[in-house]
Amino acid sequence: MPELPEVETIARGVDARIRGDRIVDVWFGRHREPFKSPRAGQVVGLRERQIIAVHRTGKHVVVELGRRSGERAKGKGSQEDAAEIAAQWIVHLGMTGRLLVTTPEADVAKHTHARLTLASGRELRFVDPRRFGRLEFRDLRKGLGFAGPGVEPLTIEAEAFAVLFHGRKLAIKAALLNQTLLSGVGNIYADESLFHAGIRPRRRAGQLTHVELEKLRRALRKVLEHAIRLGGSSVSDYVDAEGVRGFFQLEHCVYQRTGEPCRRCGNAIKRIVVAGRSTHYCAHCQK
DNA sequence: CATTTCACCTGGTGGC
DNA sequence: TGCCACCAGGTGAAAT
Repeated sequence: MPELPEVETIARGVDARIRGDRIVDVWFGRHREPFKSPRAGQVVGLRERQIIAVHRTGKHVVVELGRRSGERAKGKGSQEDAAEIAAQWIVHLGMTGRLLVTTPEADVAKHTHARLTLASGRELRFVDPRRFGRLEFRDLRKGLGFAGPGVEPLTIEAEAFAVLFHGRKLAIKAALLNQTLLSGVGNIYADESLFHAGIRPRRRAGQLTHVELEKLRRALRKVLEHAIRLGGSSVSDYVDAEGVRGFFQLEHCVYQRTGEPCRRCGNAIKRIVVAGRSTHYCAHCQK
């Protein structure tokens, strides 16, 4: 169920553990759901590749992979470069996906869909009960690297942010959840950032003033950065690569606080449905 | 095209 | 304890 801060936490944790390791074997469960690119191509493509780095793009974990032994470097006469990225494994965690680095003896959790055996002897496992997650393999000799569907909310500038919402009639909350506009914002951080910006979730995106949009952009960035520092939120079963829970949920101002007093004014937090999602706000603090 | 709704899944919770 | 309705951090296809 992870959003940007949770995925960032997971990617950092996995990177710290498996960077420089090598994939020696690949196992996938029987479900067909998790494969965004063909399963057989993933099995073959992942094997015998070095893991150069693991990072986050939007809500996706991107595993950067090197050349396979025997594969030639791109371009004639290019120098031998062990860190050249030749392929990517892209993991979307959906609502309940987890990436775990374990020993091979560790109990295999129910709903484990992938197990990558590493040269160090450990395993990278993908576990996802609801099966909304997706796995994709990209060979960069055959196509482009993964860029994410929209713009990164942590780095977008004021003007570009305003342009995203210009002329749009849908609710600002719905616009924040649209991954082709901004990548990485989900239900928690949409609600939290709208609270900190003092904007009601049903306001039409295109009707917000430049001042309001700039407040929103800054609130969003601040909330995401703060959540990353705390290791993300863990409302129910989210656990990062280390098995440690995030602590940002303790600082939620509105998300899943229906009926509880607003931390700023004391009025009860309201719950409505916007874009088919539970939406929480303070009617006094948000206009 | 822009926007809305709903299906896709399993599991946890709370009411009766 | 069981049964049931409802809820959940996300998409992406179909309908409007």
